[in-house]
Amino acid sequence: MKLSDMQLFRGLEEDDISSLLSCLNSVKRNYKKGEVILSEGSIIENIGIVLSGMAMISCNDIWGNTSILGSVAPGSVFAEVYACIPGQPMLVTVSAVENTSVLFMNVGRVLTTCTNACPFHTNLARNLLTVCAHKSLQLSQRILHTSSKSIRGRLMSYFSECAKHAGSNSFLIPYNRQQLADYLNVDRSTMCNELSKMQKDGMIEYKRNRILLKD
Amino acid sequence: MKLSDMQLFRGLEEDDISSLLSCLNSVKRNYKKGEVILSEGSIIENIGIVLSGMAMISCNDIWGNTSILGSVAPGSVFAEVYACIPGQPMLVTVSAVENTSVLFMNVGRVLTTCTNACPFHTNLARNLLTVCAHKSLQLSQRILHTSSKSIRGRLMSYFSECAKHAGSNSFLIPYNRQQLADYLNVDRSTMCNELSKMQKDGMIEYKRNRILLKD
DNA sequence: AAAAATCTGTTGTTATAACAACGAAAGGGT
DNA sequence: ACCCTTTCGTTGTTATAACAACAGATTTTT
Repeated sequence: MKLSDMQLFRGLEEDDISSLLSCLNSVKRNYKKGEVILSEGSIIENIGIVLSGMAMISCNDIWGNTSILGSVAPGSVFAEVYACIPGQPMLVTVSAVENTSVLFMNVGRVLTTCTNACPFHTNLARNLLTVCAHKSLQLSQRILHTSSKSIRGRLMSYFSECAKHAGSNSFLIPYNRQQLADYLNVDRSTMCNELSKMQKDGMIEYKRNRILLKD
Repeated sequence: MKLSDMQLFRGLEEDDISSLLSCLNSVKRNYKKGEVILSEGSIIENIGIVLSGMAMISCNDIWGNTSILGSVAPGSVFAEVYACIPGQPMLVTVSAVENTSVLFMNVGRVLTTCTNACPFHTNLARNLLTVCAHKSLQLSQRILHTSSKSIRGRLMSYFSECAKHAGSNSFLIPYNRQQLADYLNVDRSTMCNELSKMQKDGMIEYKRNRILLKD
């Protein structure tokens, strides 16, 4: 994926981006499937950009239950909230769900009064705001999807969103069953059970990650 | 509350703020207790700032169940996410929980390339980013508080956060019972019941909105 | 291709949250 | 002080989600 296609770098030329990257001490790192990228409690200064692979944002309670807040696809940013609030320990853990490469960059000097070493800071700050707003929207959505008291309601809320996003009643979901359950905050086996009931009731059809929403 | 004390206007003098307000077509409006300020589905361009009173961000599902995402105290901002993503319909409703006065301002020109009519735009954009990051953090927190499967777990997660914030084991919560239940996504009566069990078990003591967390 | 590991769907049991209904307490207005 | 409204706590019943355990399917490894 080209950097200039990413939301964070919108309006910037490849050359501009290069100078930005060196200006913001960017470094690239690779993570194996399952590896932790940033862990809960740590204090960070860099934002992360997924270049390839897939990352997941989650948290664990004291009983070992996992909740997934969302996933980070290539081109998307994570940890921007913590990078924008210096000293705030992370509430969540970011980990690689498959082999993933990440670009880190220190956006600190974009936040404080700009000594304008680099003329693209303003542009980047504006993009960062957009990115942050989108992330907020995603969190709101995840809250909406878990606001129903029933598993069926949560699934339908999530699937409706997926269908809308895909522009079709048939779509692929980015989660396996356990992850979907952790995203919707329900028990996996109970959710599987509910899925098959919904199929019996003619609401949906599914096979693995492909879902068809019937009306 | 003075405008210059608000996070959004950090680093700006009263005079600067005045010129900003007129530059961004700000208007003040008053709302009675219970009145809707912004409703789900609407497309907006202005951010709102609560000057006095209290607002609440919530959503309703098709069965009439209410979920509360958070509250907005004086000096805090709302709808900034939607103002930053032009055309995005609101997923939530903002309403006044008591008589509330609100300042609206159009931050649109802060987002697009600045024709720099006003030199404080850059500063405002930076503050808006901080505000947006804090809002994101609040949403994450609300997700953490509802990640436990049990009501007791959710209450303890929320109360721990309150105690930490207050710097004391004794604190006031900004919600009544129904609102707290809607924030934690549980049934009110069941939650009341759980509260009294927790008191019996010696975990907490409470009277109305004052909670004492025992260890 | 076989073996191992992971993921998925199913069942039955148990725990617990939702729901409905009501009386008591607190707050607001006249 | 009184009434009226809202909020709060309690109880009992019912619905449903969690949990545990396992077999079949799928993918990965060797």
